[in-house]
Order: sequence, then C-alpha cells, then structure tokens
Amino acid sequence: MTRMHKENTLSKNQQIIFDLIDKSPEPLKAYTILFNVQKKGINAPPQVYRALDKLVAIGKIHKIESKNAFVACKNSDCEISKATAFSICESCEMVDEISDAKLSRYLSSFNHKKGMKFKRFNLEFFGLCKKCK
Amino acid sequence: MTRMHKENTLSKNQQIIFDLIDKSPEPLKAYTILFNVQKKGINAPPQVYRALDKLVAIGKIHKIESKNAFVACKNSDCEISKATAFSICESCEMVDEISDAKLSRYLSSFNHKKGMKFKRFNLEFFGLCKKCK
DNA sequence: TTACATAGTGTTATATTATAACAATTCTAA
DNA sequence: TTAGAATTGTTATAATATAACACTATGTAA
Repeated sequence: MTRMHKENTLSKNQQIIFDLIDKSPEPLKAYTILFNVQKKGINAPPQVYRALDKLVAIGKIHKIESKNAFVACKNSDCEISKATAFSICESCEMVDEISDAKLSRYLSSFNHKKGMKFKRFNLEFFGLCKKCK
Repeated sequence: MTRMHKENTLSKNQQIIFDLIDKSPEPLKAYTILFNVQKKGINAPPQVYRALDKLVAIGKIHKIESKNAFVACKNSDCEISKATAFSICESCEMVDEISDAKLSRYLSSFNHKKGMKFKRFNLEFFGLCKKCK
C-alpha cells in the first residue's frame, strides 16, 4: 500500500489563508493576502503562494485567471476544480461561482474536433451584476 | 456626425507585433515579444503592452489568461472577442482557438440565475493534444 | 490650411505578481 | 523510531504589467 498522508486537514498556513479567502466577499490577490496575514507570522510571498498552490490543487479555492485573484470554492460539484465557471462583474469586481449541472455536463462532454481529449475547463463570464446594471 | 478615425489599419508598432504573433505557432508572452522586436526599434515594455492592449481591443489577438500569453485570432465568428474558447495542451503548450458555432450560441445565451446579464465570456479547456496523448 | 482632437510613440521609473534555492522543522506511515 | 513526504521560514530575484510625462503623427472639420 502506498503511503498516504492525512487528508482534509489543512496545515497552519493553509488554514490561515483559506479562512481569510473564505470569509472575503471578493476575490483576494496574493499580496493582499500577504498583507493581511503578516500579523499571524506569515511574512514572505513564497509562504502565501505555496499555500495557495496547495489549496487550488485540493479544490478548496479557485484562481480567477483574468484577475490573478482567489476565491473559496462554493460548489461541491466542481470535482476538485476540473470544471469551473464564474460570473464576473466588470463594474464592482464581484465574482460568483456558477453551479449549473447542465452547463457543467455540456462542457465536460464537449469534444474538440481536432482530437483533443479534455481533462478540465475554466469558464469566465463577464458582464454587469444585478446591482451594477 | 461624430468624428471617426481610420479603421482596419494598424499603426507601425501594432503591425510589427501583430505580425510576430500571427506567424507564431505558439502563444507569445509580452517579454518574448519585446525581445523579438527590439531589432525593429521597440525598446520598452509599455510599447509592447500598448500594442497588445489595442490588438486585443479590436479582436486581432486574444489573451490566454491562464498563460499570460497572446495568440492571433483565427476565428471570424468571435465578434471582437466577445466569445472566445481555446483548447490548451498541458504538455506541449499548444493552444488552439475553438470555432464552434453551437458552443458559442449555447454560452452566449446562457443566463445566470442570479440576474447577471453577460456581455462576454472566455473558456479555456485543458488536456492533452493528439500528439501528446 | 489651420487648428483641433485623438491616437500613437519613446522613455524612465516603478508597481505587481510569482518563483528559485536552500536550510530547518514537523508530520505520517510503517 | 525512523525514513520519506510535506510544510515552513528566509533571502533574493525573475517575470509580468503600469504610471507618468513629453512628444509626434494622423484624420477631420471649419
């Protein structure tokens, strides 16, 4: 049997950073996170980026590529980030994770004509949210 | 009548940078572009980024957000970058713009339950291309 | 043809985002 | 209890992107 490590438990830095992202109403950038956790003893960028990388890998957070920012996963259906979709308000910067089984199924089964088999997708919609439009 | 400027013609720097991207088989990063156009008198990052911004705005190129890199538009249907989709090989870095009217229609008409009206989307699929799988 | 607005250029400096490299420590499974 | 894996702490630096300012070129309207 191959060695297994404890799952579902986050390390100290990972927990600190996840908590911060999870309670933020908006996506957080790495250096904003750094600034906010310095009081907890996390002093340098690599500490933040390492935690972010791990949290992304295990699906606890997602990176919003168009903003270089991170949000907590709100969607139990996204299967460790294999299928992510977001709506992004171009005015107030609000980001909302889309949980739509039909959309997810449609895209997961989409096959490129040129013979590529997809493992993962990320979709970002842009517009104006209810409040801003 | 409102003032109109010439359309469809690129400025000198825009043309140089578009030509470079257009003949590249792979997405190009801003500083790779800078390095390659220095012999043509483009010396500093802002010159590159300004041309890239404009080329993106008029739909001649697209930014691959997950790679911070740029490709020429191969899809006359994308309507000035309102609806972009790419397949990205995780092994060889190849990027291919997807032109699929059905997919585009499906996503363009997708409406978020929470009342957001979308103006634009970007979709990035990841996997292994024919050659790499 | 002038004059005006808009777009583009060149330049220096700096801001922002992300990683390399290395030493030390802690956790986990056997 | 011990070896491997994961995590931490740290310094330095790489990579990506923009601010700000002076200047030039181009298209349009009068």
